[in-house]
Amino acid sequence: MNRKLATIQDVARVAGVSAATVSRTLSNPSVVAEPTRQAVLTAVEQTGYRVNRTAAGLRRQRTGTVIALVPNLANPFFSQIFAALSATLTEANYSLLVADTQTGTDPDAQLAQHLGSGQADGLILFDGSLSTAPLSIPGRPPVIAACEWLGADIPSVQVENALGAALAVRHLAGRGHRAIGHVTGPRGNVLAESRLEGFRRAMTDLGLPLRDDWIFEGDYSMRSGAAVASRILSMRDRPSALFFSSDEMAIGFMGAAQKAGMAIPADMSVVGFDNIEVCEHLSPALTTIRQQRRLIGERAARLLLAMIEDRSHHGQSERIPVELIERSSTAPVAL
Amino acid sequence: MNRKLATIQDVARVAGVSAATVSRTLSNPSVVAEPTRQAVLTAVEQTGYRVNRTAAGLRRQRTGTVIALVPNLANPFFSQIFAALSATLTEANYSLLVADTQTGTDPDAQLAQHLGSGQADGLILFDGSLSTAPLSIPGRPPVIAACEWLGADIPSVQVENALGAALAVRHLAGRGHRAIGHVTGPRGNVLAESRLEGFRRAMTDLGLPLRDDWIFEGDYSMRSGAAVASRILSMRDRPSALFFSSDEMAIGFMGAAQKAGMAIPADMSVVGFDNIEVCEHLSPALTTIRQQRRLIGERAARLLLAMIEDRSHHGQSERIPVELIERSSTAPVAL
DNA sequence: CTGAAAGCGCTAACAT
DNA sequence: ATGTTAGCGCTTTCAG
Repeated sequence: MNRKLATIQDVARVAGVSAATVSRTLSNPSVVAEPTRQAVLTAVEQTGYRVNRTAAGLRRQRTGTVIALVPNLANPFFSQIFAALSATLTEANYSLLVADTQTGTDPDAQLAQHLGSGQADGLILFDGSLSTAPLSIPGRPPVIAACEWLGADIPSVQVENALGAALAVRHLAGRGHRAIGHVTGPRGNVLAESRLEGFRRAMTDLGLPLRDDWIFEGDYSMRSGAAVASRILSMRDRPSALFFSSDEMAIGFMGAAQKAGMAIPADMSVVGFDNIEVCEHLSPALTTIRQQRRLIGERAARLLLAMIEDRSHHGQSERIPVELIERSSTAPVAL
Repeated sequence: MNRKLATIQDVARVAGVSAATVSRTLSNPSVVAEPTRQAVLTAVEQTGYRVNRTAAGLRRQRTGTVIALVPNLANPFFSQIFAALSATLTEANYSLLVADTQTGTDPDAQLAQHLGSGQADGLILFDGSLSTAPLSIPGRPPVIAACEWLGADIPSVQVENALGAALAVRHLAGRGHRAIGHVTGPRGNVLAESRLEGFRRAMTDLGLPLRDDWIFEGDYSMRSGAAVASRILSMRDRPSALFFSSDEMAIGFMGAAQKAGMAIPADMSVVGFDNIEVCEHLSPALTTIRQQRRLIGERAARLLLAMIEDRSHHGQSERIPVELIERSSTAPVAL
């Protein structure tokens, strides 16, 4: 094995052509004569040459890399999204760089850093709480949001969160529930706000009572769902059904509630949000709102790639549909 | 906002110094005079300049990037690992590129591509099934394994899988179980083999019967765990406890078994492996072997960074300890 | 169809 | 302490 990586010059020497011809053979084969092409390909094989992406990137002023900026890499919610992103990007010969806004210093500074360092050809933001500072800057890589986003100023791929909440409410109402509570995500989180808003609106539209003491704040974690269980258990006047802004919270609630002797769905109907894999394997299996995470990843990748291709900061925003998956954690209201 | 990204030349012009001085101010401030330093910093501020990593990388012959190559990005198992990797790498000013060996063409070709394209300063392999082709090539970036690895030829961070299996067996044996079954991961998977081997050895050491018909093959998924449930339910002569090679399979099993009327742990004690977050929120909460995924990520990052720093292909391999977390899915054997 | 030459933006010798 | 210079490896005009 060679000590050093072969350069395009090495290949050129071996093939008896110029570096330019090697480059052309590799990136635009149709313009080189067949015999030359063969000679080059042989030389490439022989030297084990691979294009140095850094050098090519510098010259071309593009990196072949896309950054996904998420609020918390440890959140398994992103696994499937990454898988779809990676698959779609790889297809187009792009690489996926991941970064966590919680890591390091100021999230906004980090964003600026990524935007300005020429490290990527485009950015996908999964963190709705990032600055509203100008993201669409001429000469900088294009940015899209793959989450609820306050300003409608950048292209985005968004899930129908409010609709999902409405589906949950209608499902419960359809089974006779009128006393429906809601467990939100962290205050200020755009996702949480959308779902809460959807919940409120659906309740109002159906003429159901909207009680503030039946709206609990969580933080999407299982632990916070479990915490809601103890609060609920200590209430005299409880709702007969709960809609959670995430499956994790619903799971935490069910675990704690069952441990305390509450029967689900007999004593309490429960609906989650996301349809994470474990939902269908729980006892009882969790009724939830499915959002297609793979689709989010794929669409986000395609949208961004199109923008990169067009050297544009504008693109066609999309909405990802949701649907209710009925399982055994919801039942008709007991009378 | 500027149309173009400011270059080091722009900053130099504004500050009235040379590009070299700007570079020094940013990477080695101690060698520039205070007034100059201030002038440069002001100019940087004013122009919004950020070092172009591609150009710097080309010159320095390092990219400031590390690749994590995993068998399946969609597997949430990697979430926490990525989080720890990212945190540790960010601290050292490195970025994390993720790639999926299942994506695209031949996994081995992909590996070769990443090794040869100068795209990263180092690689972390999470896929034990990759080629045994030479990975340690002078002049190429260093590679480490963060999984069970057949050849002992590259540095690695490995979990004490066999020991974990032994802990599970001893826990069950300690509660009187003699009829203990095991559900493996996919055949050929090094992780699965290690745990199976650990299980076998522990059973033998304790003088417990090792029955082939009590060893089931799964694929780590919840679904495959559920499939084992139906097989078990149809058996006349069942084990009284099952050790699963992953929490997912244990969860799938419990869901399906409970649905079919089997009581856990009364009719069957269950032990998983991993300690994924949901374990503690299940009904019953799952006894499992904890492996510290954050630690895997952190150690792997540190090991690789040290090797990059030293320009070495050798490093101190490490083993990540495991421990048993006792919850409610295991009980003394019924007589 | 192919080669020569310029230069992407930066850093690190080498001078001064 | 600072400036000058020479590339890192590649792609892409521009000539021929």
